[in-house]
Amino acid sequence: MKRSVSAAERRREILQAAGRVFARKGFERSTTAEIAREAGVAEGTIFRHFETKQALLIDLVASVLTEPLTAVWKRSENRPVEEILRDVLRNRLALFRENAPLLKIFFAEALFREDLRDRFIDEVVLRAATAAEAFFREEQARGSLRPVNPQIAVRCLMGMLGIFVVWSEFLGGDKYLRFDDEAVLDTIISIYLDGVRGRG
Amino acid sequence: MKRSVSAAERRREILQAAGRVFARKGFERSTTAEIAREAGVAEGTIFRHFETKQALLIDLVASVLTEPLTAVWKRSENRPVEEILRDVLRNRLALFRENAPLLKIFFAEALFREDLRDRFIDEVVLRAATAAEAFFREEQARGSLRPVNPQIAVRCLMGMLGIFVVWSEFLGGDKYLRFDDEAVLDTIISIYLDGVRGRG
Amino acid sequence: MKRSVSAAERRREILQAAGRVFARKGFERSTTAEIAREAGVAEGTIFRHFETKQALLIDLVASVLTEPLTAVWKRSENRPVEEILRDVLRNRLALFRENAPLLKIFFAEALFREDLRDRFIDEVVLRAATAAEAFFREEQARGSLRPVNPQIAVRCLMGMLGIFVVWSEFLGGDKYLRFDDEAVLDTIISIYLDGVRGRG
Amino acid sequence: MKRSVSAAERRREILQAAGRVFARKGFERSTTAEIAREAGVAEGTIFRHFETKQALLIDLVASVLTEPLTAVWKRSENRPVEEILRDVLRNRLALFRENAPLLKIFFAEALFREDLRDRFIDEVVLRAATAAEAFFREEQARGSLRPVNPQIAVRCLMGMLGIFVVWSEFLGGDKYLRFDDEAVLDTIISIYLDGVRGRG
DNA sequence: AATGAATGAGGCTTCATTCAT
DNA sequence: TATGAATGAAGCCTCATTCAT
Repeated sequence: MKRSVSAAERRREILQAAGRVFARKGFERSTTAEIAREAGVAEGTIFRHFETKQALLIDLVASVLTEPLTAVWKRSENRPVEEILRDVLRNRLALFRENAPLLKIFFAEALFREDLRDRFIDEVVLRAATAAEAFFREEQARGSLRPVNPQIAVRCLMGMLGIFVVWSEFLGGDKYLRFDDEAVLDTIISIYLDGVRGRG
Repeated sequence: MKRSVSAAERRREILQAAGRVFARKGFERSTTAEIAREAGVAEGTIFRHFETKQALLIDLVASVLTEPLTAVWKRSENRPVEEILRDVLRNRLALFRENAPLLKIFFAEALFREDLRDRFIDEVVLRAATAAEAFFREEQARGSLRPVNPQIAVRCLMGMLGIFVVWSEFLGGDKYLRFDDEAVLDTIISIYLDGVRGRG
Repeated sequence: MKRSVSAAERRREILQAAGRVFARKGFERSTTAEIAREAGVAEGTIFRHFETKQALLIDLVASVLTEPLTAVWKRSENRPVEEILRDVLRNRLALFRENAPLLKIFFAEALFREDLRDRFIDEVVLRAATAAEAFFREEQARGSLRPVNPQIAVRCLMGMLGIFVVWSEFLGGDKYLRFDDEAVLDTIISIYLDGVRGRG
Repeated sequence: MKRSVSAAERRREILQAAGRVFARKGFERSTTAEIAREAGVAEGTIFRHFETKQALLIDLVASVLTEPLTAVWKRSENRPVEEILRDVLRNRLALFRENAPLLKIFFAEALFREDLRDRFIDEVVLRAATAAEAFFREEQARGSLRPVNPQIAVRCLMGMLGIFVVWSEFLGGDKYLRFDDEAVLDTIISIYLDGVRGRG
């Protein structure tokens, strides 16, 4: 019998183990037996801390949502847009990478479950997009950004960053081609601000 | 008993039914009973046409791969880069939308299955990226595109387009916010070529 | 569609195919699909000629029973017991070998099915034993055989011969050790009549 | 829910139940549902103790093979061959009867499965025959047994004993004709050593 | 609170049999 | 009469959940 620790501690251990297993296999293919093994507890113990296997998923999803996914888009002290953008993107990228396993689980399940889909859109996508859009509009008013549709423009930026996260964190693409984060950030910012058009 | 049709016809019916169910529920949560119901055949009938439930998935994946996912990037008759880009993107977007249910299934399974992950990367991502990269390099040589890293730049463009497909086709985001395809294309092209920077 | 032949002919073909498959795999593990393939007909055709798969088994069993399993034990013209025995055994051995596949099926199923067990005992074992016992008693009366229990003595002889049939025909033992029929017959007769005791 | 006992205990219960069902119906016709019923456990419980239904069979077969099927053929203190033979046969007969249900299962499956056939021949037939042959040769050298082919002679003896085991244990023949074991042994020994030939 | 054996509903798959062609 | 696609009952096995210890 495993050494008694606080219930909250044990709960956290199980939840993290579930997260690791779900991230490896997906929710349906993960068995409570494997989660128990990964957590180093008996199968029954899981159910002392969580009502159902579903509850593990929901709790994991909730733990993504405690993260400050809303970036701090603010123009402090008249810094150039480029610097602000770089700070935010670097920060977002780090945050995504840290939470990649959980985000992957959330995203993967959101593809097929209405309830999670709604939460994902509301609490991940829209939350992040709305703050960015507000910033974008302000900057447009100020003339530092062109008057393109802010909702679309913000999503374009999210897509540019997102694809690299999906590639390396969700699809394990590093095995094929590994990108350097700083180079990626530089390029994204450069393209996003100035485009790829040459003088040709 | 359902009227006998050609084996190929029945096979196609079952495969399409499976595609619909998988797209709705994901592979694991779909039962062969439901696929049979959707196809209007007895459960056993599925197995006269497909060895296993897995085989349905693999066949569906294969049917994605018969699509010409590699875009035709070519500079015919000195058309401006903007027009070429618009043609390709419009064409890609249409293709993705048509094949969205299958792509979603493929992508969702690729998140957790090594074999499908490899195929997805090889046969969807890299196939599409490689052609675009070649075009990008040529245009750079010609001076019509700036000398940014082509692999990153191409992925940025894929991310910009991809996020809208994921939003509307994978996550059902239209319910929340519907984007007009042409507006999206215009904005993407405008940003990608010239950036969002104003004169502020 | 297979060339039309007489129904009786087609029936015979199917029955023989079933016999071959049953002998290879046993009744339960044989599928009507494989029998059809072996017979070169469509699966449905089997059921035009036989009500059920069981009927194939029953018919095969019946075909064993049309064989003259009862040996002709008769003392013609005062031939020595040794010669009679040799004739009968050689004849039995040949008969068993010819009908080995069917006997194997019959025997194997008799191990687990009451109905076939009864028929096997009645129509194979007892039929063969009874004739032999009668002969044995006659010879005992005549003094050419010792007064041992005829039922047991006859079964001893059956066991001696039977074990070699089981070895080579039922268990494929020839792969390990192949016995020459005439040597076996010589030895059986020699032992059965005179025993193995030396003068040591 | 059935009271929890040690895993080994429950395993044994299930294995024995499986043995009873297999002996009654044969392997293929036995269902895991019936085995569970016979063992008084839920069907799923079987699979906590055995990987597959096949594993039950293999384990049962293995349990036959732990038995000392090789008889101890030894000439202790110049006892007459007759006594040695009687000891061995009586002992073998008892052993076969005790293990008859398992032997029947093993034998029945060996008729149709190459893997079991090989094990049956190697580990039951040859193991028993080889020891007997060695003894036979020694006695021949000593002059107490005649110079007949020992491999054939030993199988003759096995057949004589075997047919009575098959009759009563495999085919339920006692219902028709019941033999007294001692009478059978006496007769077998008498015939095997001295033959049935009278002075007629 | 922890354990892990037991449960049984439900999934995938097989295959004898039916029946429209 | 022959075909072979379709059927669906039934079998094996999985696994989330329960509960006696």
